[in-house]
Amino acid sequence: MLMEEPQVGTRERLLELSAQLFRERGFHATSMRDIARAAHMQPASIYHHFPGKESILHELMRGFLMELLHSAANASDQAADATGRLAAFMRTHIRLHATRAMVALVTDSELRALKDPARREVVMLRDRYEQLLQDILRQGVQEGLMYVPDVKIASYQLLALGTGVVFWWRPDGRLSLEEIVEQHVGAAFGICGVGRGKRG
Amino acid sequence: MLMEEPQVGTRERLLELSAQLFRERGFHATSMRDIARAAHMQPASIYHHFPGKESILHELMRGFLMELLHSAANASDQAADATGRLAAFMRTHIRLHATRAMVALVTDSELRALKDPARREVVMLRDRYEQLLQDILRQGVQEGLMYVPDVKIASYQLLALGTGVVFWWRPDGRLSLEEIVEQHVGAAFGICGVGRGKRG
DNA sequence: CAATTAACCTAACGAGCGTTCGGCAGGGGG
DNA sequence: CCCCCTGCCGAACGCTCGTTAGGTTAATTG
Repeated sequence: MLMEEPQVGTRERLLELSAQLFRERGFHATSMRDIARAAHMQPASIYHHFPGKESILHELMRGFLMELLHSAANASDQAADATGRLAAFMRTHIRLHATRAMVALVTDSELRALKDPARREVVMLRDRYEQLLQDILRQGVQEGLMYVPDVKIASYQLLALGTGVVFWWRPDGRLSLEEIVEQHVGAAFGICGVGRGKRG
Repeated sequence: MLMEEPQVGTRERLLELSAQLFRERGFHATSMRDIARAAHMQPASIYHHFPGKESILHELMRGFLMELLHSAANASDQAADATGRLAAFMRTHIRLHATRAMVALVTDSELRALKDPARREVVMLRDRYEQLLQDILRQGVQEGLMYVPDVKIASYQLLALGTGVVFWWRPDGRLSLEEIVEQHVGAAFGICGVGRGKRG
């Protein structure tokens, strides 16, 4: 026991490299040999850190969703009203989806590849996240600050909006991340009819 | 020559079944044997209709994108102003994405699986489609009917909004397709600031 | 009726897959 | 000093993959 921690754990490096490869080629098109080659080891060595290929995907998804849940809960707790909470939610959602684009895209697009004990857990986490957003919307409607025909559908629209960023955002793009974040907050307000009054 | 057409061509049936399987499991997780089993034939027989697995995906994507382009061009030509064209664009986009959900999801999520002669063609078709939407937005901004900070980003937002429908829509769901379509037209107007005046 | 062709079959190929087995280096603890 | 545990390795397992070769059938054509 009581070893000093390595600078960056092999396990974490494997997770990061896997996310990169899963994003580029997709889960099923990425082989353990691909991951091993990227990490400069033999395929067999990976099994010292993970019980199998699917568990790498599982870990990636669970980690990202927990991070999302944590950030969203924190951010929207500090806001005064529902529009502030919505803005905070969208801001952390998009920031995390942009800065951790590899894992984000994998989490959003490779659910199919997970089999049922792991899959169920990930779906549950995602549902909790959606619930968080729907609570904000319900509060906003009740307070008369937002106008949405249907809370569930509006939440899908907002998540699609924020998640879509991972497909095209590049750190060296034309606009800064914060500009994009604010444009998406604006779009989210537009969808929810913020500042429109009770009748559209 | 001059054979009577079969009721439904084997080729078309293969395309439809492949789309279904690609959607459920993903392209790389679907084998030729899976497709053959679904079509009640032997794997080798598929090669009488397609030169390979990838060409099935290519055909699916090209077909759907051409349908999308055709519908969008037709629909928005019949509208009077930019807001009408935007509404028409979103309506056909969402209707096609809902009624042809299998192919739509595959088209939107399996681009990675295509190699470069085919991939380039599909990307070109998709770019033409995006261009169509961006033209509408530019026109709307010029006419003072819409307010968007950035046309390109707004188009990404609108496409993410409309494409997201395939992930959750079910024909026997709580709301009818037309209700959902109209809620998305509303959301699109919200994003573009329709009916807001030049200053938000 | 002979020739051709479309549509499908059985069988198999080589390659690559996820995974497992047994072993080897090396450093800290008893 | 020896043991054991961690981290890694080389080699191989059984399996499935996309694809191909070659043959059979039934319908169409000249």
